[in-house]
Amino acid sequence: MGYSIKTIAQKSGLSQYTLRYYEREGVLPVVARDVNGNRCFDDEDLELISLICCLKDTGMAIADIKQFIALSKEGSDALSDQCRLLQEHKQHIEEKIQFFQSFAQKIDHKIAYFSSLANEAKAANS
Amino acid sequence: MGYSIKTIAQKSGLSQYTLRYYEREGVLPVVARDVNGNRCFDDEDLELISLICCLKDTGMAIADIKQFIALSKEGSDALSDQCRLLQEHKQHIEEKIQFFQSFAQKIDHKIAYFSSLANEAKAANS
DNA sequence: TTAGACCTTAGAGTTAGGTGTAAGTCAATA
DNA sequence: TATTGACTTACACCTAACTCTAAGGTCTAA
Repeated sequence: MGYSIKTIAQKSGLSQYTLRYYEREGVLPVVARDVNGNRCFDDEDLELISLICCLKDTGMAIADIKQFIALSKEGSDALSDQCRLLQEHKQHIEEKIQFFQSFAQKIDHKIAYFSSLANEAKAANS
Repeated sequence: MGYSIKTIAQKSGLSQYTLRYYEREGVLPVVARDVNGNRCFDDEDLELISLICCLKDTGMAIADIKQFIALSKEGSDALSDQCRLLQEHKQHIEEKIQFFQSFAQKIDHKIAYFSSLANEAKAANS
């Protein structure tokens, strides 16, 4: 009979607050309700939430995710737009990976430099 | 005779507001002043700012950068601590790279899936 | 039949990280 | 000498992304 918000919070790693906030903001499409008005998530929702987390954690702003999700409501006409957005975002991720790799190197150099200073200081003290 | 805040803003890509904010917050060590009380940056400052940007852009929080910078004031005793912090942060960066790579893949799968849906829709329309 | 666990909404509060404004100092220039 | 432009401080304001609170509804087990 679908998942409660508590279950989805556990499965997704998002808090219940965040899930409600996402629905309110249109980051999540409106979630189905049971007879008591309680949210009733299904596996498709869970899959979508996983994609949303993936986009968010790779640096996509909430507002942009919202736009992406809004396209889902327009059906198959919008599929190519959704593809384009994903492709653009993938480009960003790849740039970030490059960037992070070069920064990891830079930090490596710093570590080497700091180590040599630390060793000098040790030698001077002995 | 050193660089003005304007020059450093241009060279670093940070705004003057941000540079002042960083100094205020202790993210930057206190900057030297000229006879008029104006900030007077040198190449060492510029080098440090570049490291700070690198740490920030790879996801280190301002508060943690501040801690790292504070250790600089303790001289050579703190060098090994600074090394350790950098090493830990490099670890984080490498995890992030992994993470981003796996997410890029996931997004690739999504793109393939959305493309196939888009093609189906096109075929159905023709 | 009441206690406890779960859910709901509306709306306020928080945090990080800036960004902008106001009022003033100083030095060079028309 | 008056104005222009760059700088200063103190402090207020802003945005994104949550996070919490209050007040209440519903279900289940003792």
